Amino acid sequence: MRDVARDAGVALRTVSRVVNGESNVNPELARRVHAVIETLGYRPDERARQLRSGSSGTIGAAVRGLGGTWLRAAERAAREASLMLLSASTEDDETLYASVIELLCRRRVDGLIVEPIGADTPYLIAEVEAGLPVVAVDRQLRGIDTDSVISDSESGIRTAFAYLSERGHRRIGYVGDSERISTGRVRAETVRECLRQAGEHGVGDLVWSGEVDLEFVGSSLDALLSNPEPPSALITGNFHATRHALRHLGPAIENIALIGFDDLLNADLMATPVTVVAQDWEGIGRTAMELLRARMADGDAPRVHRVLPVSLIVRQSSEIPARVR
Amino acid sequence: MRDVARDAGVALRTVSRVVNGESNVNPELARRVHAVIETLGYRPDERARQLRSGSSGTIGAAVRGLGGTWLRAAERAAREASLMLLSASTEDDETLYASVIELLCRRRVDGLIVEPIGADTPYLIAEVEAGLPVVAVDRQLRGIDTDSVISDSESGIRTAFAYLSERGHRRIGYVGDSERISTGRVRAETVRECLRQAGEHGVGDLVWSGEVDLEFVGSSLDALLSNPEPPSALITGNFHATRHALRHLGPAIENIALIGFDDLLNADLMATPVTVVAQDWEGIGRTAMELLRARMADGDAPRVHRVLPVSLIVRQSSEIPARVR
DNA sequence: GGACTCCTCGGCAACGTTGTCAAGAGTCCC
DNA sequence: GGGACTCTTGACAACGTTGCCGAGGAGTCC
Repeated sequence: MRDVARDAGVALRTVSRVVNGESNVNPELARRVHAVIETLGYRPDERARQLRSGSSGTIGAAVRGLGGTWLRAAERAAREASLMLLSASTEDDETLYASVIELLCRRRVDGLIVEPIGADTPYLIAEVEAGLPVVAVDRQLRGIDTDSVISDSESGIRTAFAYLSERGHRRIGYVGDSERISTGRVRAETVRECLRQAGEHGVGDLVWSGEVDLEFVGSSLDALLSNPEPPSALITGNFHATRHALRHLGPAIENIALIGFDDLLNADLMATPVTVVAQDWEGIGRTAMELLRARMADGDAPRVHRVLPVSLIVRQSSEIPARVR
Repeated sequence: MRDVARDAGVALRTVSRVVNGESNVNPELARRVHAVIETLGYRPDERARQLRSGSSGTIGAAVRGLGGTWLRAAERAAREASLMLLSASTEDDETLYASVIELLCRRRVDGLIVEPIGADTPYLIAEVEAGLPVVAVDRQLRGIDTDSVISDSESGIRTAFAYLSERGHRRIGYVGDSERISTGRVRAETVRECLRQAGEHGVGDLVWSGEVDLEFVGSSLDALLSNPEPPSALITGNFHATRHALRHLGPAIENIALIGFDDLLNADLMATPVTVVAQDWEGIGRTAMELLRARMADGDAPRVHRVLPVSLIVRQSSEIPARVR
């Protein structure tokens, strides 16, 4: 910048003005400065600019895994607001989660979108209380009330349950996320409630929640199927559970109706196309940015908890009839 | 920081030393400073630190779409090297591509991983010549020779072709990416070469390359199948082409052997599990970071072009026998 | 012609750090 | 006892920008 100023025969401050396209600059001068910039290949240093002017024009995203479905939409929304999205993945690891958040704060992001994992985060809570705009996505943040965007798990589960009930299924099993996590809790609890409302007995034996991996899903399914009154239908609480269930069941999938929570990639091309409760990931990402910008604009506005509708995509796996016993 | 220094009764420089864990500080003093930091909730400003000390500890990634498969591995590798990965998606849009790269440069990333789209990028070329470490991923950068990591398209295609040939297929069709793109060019060209080597005629009618969307793939397939001597086997040049082919063919997939380039998510659960040439995305991401770090360490080292092996994952779609005509 | 306003431009300081250097205290050895 | 060395600490400047203010010139109005 100094070189540009020297070569163009103007003051630093003028170069700054030209670079930022401020209006009150002699066009002739501006032209000259631009020419020198071109020649010298000068590029403004974003860090210095931020340091001086206060805001960073960056928002941070602590996501569970890069390549998350809503991240793309959030990035697009950020771009439209001339913000840059700095994303870092927490890989569902508590230590990493904490360090990622601290790193983002050190970069003085103007706001944070967090996809919480189970852990408590005293540090983040302190930042929120100090005024950092934060939006939680997909799950609630533990220990503090922040703006949030989540899918309507309860109505999703109810819809799936009703769909199966209407087709004669009474014993409906569930395998899903640990109830340590807010969405896992809601989904499992809703299934229990539906079962109880339907007057079903042995509810505890039908609902399995825990760390969703192949082993857990497998053993849960085995337990379900060896039940004296085994379920004729199954709801899986997230897409991992759906995948694992499909894998574990194999051809036996023909004997049980299945509805998965969250859509699967290429679900339509599958051997048994899976009926799912689809979440509006695009909307979630967009809404997250929207809430964040609102919070950035007004830190004292009342907290907003946005619950986005989900939709049932009927394919084939839900069409297995209830066995008459 | 000033407040911390005041409250702890030390100089700014000492706070800095404590924060950075420099060794030659009186432990008693350090303890005091840490206590004040805790109380005041002080967090160092990364931007100022970078500004002062020169390097940014950040590497930029211009990816075609966020959620890319190699990005995760690259991020992990970056983290292990105490670097932060700042990724921005170009959405395959030339304007966006240019602006993303400029934005990353303005943030003074220490290096750049680029997943090139077709466009020329004079600006990026200038940066590279000025010494910015850059690694191209998945495709070569046009107009300049940079380090790169790509899959071994040629051997992947040859393997697929040989696999089909051995099973009696002679007329083998191909649908894939535009030959404007380096990988698209190599894949299409290799198929042509294989066909010619096999003494096949009408090669031009068997190989279709262009902008891969449902329409292009559909019309290419229609053309292939209405050929007087239609192919009994098909190779698709990327995963979009595979998806679209599956969708377009529907049940007709039973009449043609298929091998796709690049694996599909949930491919194993599909109606006709697809045989694919799988790319080592994890390795690509890791290697990209590795090359970048090497380049960052020594800007004058000779250019490295890493070609990673691919592997054939045989599932079912390739097992359709050649029709005897 | 003087007072006023408007516009353009430049100088200076500051953003929050760390590199550099030097001062002072303590230690060791001759 | 004194010189040389080490160790800890602090003062100052600098990184590359922009906010703020003021100087100077041109234009306008009475």
